[in-house]
Amino acid sequence: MQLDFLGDLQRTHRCGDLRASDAGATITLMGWVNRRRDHGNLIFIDLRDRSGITQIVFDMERNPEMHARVEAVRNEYVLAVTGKVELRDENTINPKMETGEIEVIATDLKVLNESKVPPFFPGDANVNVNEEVRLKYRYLDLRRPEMHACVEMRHRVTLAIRNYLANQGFYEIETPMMTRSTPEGARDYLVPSRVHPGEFYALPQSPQIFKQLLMIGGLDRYFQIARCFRDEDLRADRQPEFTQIDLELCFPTEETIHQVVEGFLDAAFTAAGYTIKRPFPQMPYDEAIRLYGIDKPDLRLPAMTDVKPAFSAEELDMLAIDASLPVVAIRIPNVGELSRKERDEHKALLNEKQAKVIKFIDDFKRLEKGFAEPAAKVRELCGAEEGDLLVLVAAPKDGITEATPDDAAAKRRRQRQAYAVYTNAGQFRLALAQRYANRHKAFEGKEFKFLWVTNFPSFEWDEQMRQWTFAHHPFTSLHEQHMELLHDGVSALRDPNSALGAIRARAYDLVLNGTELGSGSIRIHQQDVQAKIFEALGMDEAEQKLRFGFFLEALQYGTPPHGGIALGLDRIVMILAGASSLREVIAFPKTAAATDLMMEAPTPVTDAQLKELSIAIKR
RNA sequence: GGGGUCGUAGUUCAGUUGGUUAGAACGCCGCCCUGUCACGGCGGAGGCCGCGAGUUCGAGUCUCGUCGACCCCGCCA
Repeated sequence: MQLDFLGDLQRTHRCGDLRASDAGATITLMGWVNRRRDHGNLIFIDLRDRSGITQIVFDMERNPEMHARVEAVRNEYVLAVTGKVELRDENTINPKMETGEIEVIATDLKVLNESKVPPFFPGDANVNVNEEVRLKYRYLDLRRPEMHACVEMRHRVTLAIRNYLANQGFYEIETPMMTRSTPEGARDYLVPSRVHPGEFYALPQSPQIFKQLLMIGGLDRYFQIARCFRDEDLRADRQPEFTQIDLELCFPTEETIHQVVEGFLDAAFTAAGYTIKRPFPQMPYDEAIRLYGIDKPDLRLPAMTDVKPAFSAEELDMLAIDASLPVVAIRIPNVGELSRKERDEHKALLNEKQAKVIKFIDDFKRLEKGFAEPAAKVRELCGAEEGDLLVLVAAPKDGITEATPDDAAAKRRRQRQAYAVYTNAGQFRLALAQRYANRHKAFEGKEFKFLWVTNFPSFEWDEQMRQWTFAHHPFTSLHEQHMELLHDGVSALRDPNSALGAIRARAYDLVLNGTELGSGSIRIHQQDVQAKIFEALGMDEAEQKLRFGFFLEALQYGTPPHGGIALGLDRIVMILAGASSLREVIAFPKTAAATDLMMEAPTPVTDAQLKELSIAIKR
């Protein structure tokens, strides 16, 4: 169709602006045709922009020329409409629309652009379209008010954080996107260098080393809304590129950093329309494992309880439970009676590995028949109420766990076994919680349970490598009283029961409703300590120099004590939006296979490009 | 790397133990309609059943492979 030019025409209002008080005004709106209702000589157009929708009336009697022009207009055409705001008749007021008390009688119409019939209509109240289609036509998906709301909230949250941190004396500083691999442990995205054939930059997994260097540079307080890249397999809450609120400061204690984070989260949640309680509770890692079987406890449901004291040794023997390991009770409120069939399906919630490590008792009624007294004690210990689901989890007695010498190594081995019981029980707890979510309803609504998890282990056992590795990046401080364990432990790098497992770091995670929002630490600022850590990881001097020489050198020029944290912005916004996937809060997200369905990235490149980069593809 | 769910009209889905010409709703196109706002009425067009093999007289349906989307495990401090 013949299109009109915009010319000098300016809009006077947005489509969601007009109210009864504007009646009589002559206004100009611009936007998309959300929906068209053609009654023959009377045509209604709902015009939509970011702010909302206004009904435009084209009346054959009042303005035949306009009416004729609008007949060819279809959904998603782009219009500029000038007209008069009129109060609607009482019986035509639409209480469902913000602008439902008025309508605009068109006096001039410019068709600024037409539209192909889209694969789905952004104006449909419930767009129930396959995500594949939404991602391919992301620009149409983005026209939906729900998407606008997510994008807007993300903007407001980011802005609030920027303002808060700026007011706290933080500088926003950019760090390079093309850098060298930093030791986060994930796979790097690499960028080939044309001028250095065979060499590659890495995209940052985080700005970790740069922000520490900024502290050495005396910038005192740094933050960045930083894009990070990790080439690992994805999940609903993991994208290959994601955004962190990254910050670092000089001379902090853990408390300083917690306060800054709680402060900007308060600002962010307020900007999104929610209030949160401060200060956030704290829990040492070991306690989190014991009570929740996981390092990111979801506090919306009760903790687990160690109920071994409820049983005598004979009773545990009769139940075929290993008495040397914990017996934990999972309690999920308001689940009510379960059928035999429902209980039978609980087994399927465990994978093969878990089924080997733990056994569970989910028929509490039956337990009460055979073991009335202990069962009553269990109820008491858990604080269980009527209708609560109680499931006991323990290690099966396998006959192998006979009396072992009571030395330190044996003790640590038992600790490792207990850890396995706790963590598998914790996973079972989450699986049950998910399964009965519609009964306990604890996951509905906007309840925000924050938690600082502190004192993380410094080292973790790598089953594949059969040795201890650093649990965080290797710049994390240990607690000073654990430095000696480090000396002892280094010699036992390949012993799963080594003292290294007892060392705790000055590291903390922030958890919200069972989701890890981010983690940080007090860093090592002494060169000799840093070198010792590298050594503990099996790096000799030559390798240290090769990988971190520049950093070890920097540490020798008056490095201040410093520390920081990084929080996942996408995850924060996802939780605020009540979304179940990061893709909902990222304008142009990637699929689970790390592709962009709209841009169709990644793609092969031409042989000429490859040649220039000195790269040959193996086919 | 492994496991699961899914793939049929533009969209969302149905499609019986394998059996004639693959259906519905919404959308689209045409005609009619002056108070709709999920407008309404009448009529119409629209299909490589993801792709490729195989079994069979016959495959949307069964088998194998492959591609893609999503979820989970591993992985991601």
